[in-house]
Amino acid sequence: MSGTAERLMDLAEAHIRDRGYTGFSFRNLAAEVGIKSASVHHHFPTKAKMAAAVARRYGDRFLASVAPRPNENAADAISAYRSAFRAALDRDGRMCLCGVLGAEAGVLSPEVTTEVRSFFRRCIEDLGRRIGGPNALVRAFHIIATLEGGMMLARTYGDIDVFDQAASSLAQATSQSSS
Amino acid sequence: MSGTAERLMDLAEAHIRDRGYTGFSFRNLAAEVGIKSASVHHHFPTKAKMAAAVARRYGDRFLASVAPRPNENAADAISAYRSAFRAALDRDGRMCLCGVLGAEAGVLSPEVTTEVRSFFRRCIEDLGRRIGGPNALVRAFHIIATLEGGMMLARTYGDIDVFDQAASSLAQATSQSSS
DNA sequence: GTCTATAATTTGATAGAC
DNA sequence: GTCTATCAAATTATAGAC
Repeated sequence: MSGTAERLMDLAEAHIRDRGYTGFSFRNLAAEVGIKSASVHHHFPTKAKMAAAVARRYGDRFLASVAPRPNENAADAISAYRSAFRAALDRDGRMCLCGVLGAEAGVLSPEVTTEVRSFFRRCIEDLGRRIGGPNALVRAFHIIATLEGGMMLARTYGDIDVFDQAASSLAQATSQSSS
Repeated sequence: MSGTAERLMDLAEAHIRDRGYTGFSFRNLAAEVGIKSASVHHHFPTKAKMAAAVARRYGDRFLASVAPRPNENAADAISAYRSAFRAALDRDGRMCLCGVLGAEAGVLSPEVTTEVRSFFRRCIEDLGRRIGGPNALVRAFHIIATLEGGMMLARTYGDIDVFDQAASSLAQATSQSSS
C-alpha cells in the first residue's frame, strides 16, 4: 500500500463520514492530495472498490482499538465500545463510517454493503462474546444500535452531550462483574 | 398544496429514505410523476427547500401516528414509538427519513438541518413527557437512539429481526405502570 | 505514478413560451 | 402548471503519453 493510497483512504474516510457515499468524489480527494482525479483510479479502480477498502480498513482499526484487556468484565467491554465511538465523535466531529454507509443502504453496491455488514457482524459477535450470558447477542445488538443512533443524534444536534445521554444507561443496568 | 406537489413529496420521501439526500434528484422524481424536472421547480424552488418541506411533513405525520391513548403508561409510550418505526421499516423496507438525513449531516443546508433537529426534539420531548419520572429525557434520548440505530442495522442486514433484537429490551426493563 | 484529454452522463437551476 | 431549451458545473471512468 503506497503512501498516496493511504492518504487517499484517510481523506475518503473523512469525507464519507461527513457527507456520505454519494457526497464524496474522486476529484475532491485528488485535489486535497495534490494529484488529478485520473490518478486516483490508478490506486482504486472504482469508487465502490475504494469505499469497500476504506470500510474494511476502518473495521480492522476499530476492532483493534476495542480489543479486550485481561480480566475484563461485561461492563468493561461495553465501556470499550462506547469510549471508542465517543472518542471518534469527539476528535473528528463525525459519526461512525459504517453507520453513515448503512443509512444510505439503497445507494451502495454489493461490495460496499458486504463490508458494512461485515463490520457490524464483527462488532456484535465480539461484543456478545465478551458480554457473555444467555442474551449476549441480543444485548450486543442493542448496544451497537444505541451507540450508532446516539452518534447520529449527537451529530444532528452538534452536541456530544447527546451521545452521552443516549449511552449513559448502557453500562450500568447491564453490568455483570466477573473479575 | 396541489396534488402534484404531494405526489412529488411522496416520491422524494421514499427516495431520500432509500438513497439519502444526495442520492435523490429532481429529474428522477419528475420522470416518475410524468413531468419534466423544470416543472418541479414550480412547486419547490430548490432541492433544499423541498427536502425541508418533506422532513416537516414527515415529522407532523409521524408524531400524529404516535399520539398517546388515554391512560397510557410509560411502557405504552415506548411501545408506540417502537411500533411506529417498525411498521415503516416493515412496510417500506426503509428506515426513518430523519435518521438518514442526520447521518448525512455534513451535506445538508441549514434549512434541512433545522427540520431534522426539530423532528428529534419533538420526538424526544414528547416521549420524555409521556415516560415521566426523574430521568425521563435521558431515557427518551436512549430510546430514540436505539430505535434509529436499530433501523439502520436492520436495513444493513436486510432483516427486520435485527430491529426487534436491538429494541427488545426497551419496554421491559424500563416500564413504570401508572394506570 | 501522474499527467492531459476526453467521453458520456447527471446534476440543480433559469428563461421564457404556451 | 408544464413545456422546451439551455446553462454551468460536476460526476465516474477510460485511453494513452510521459
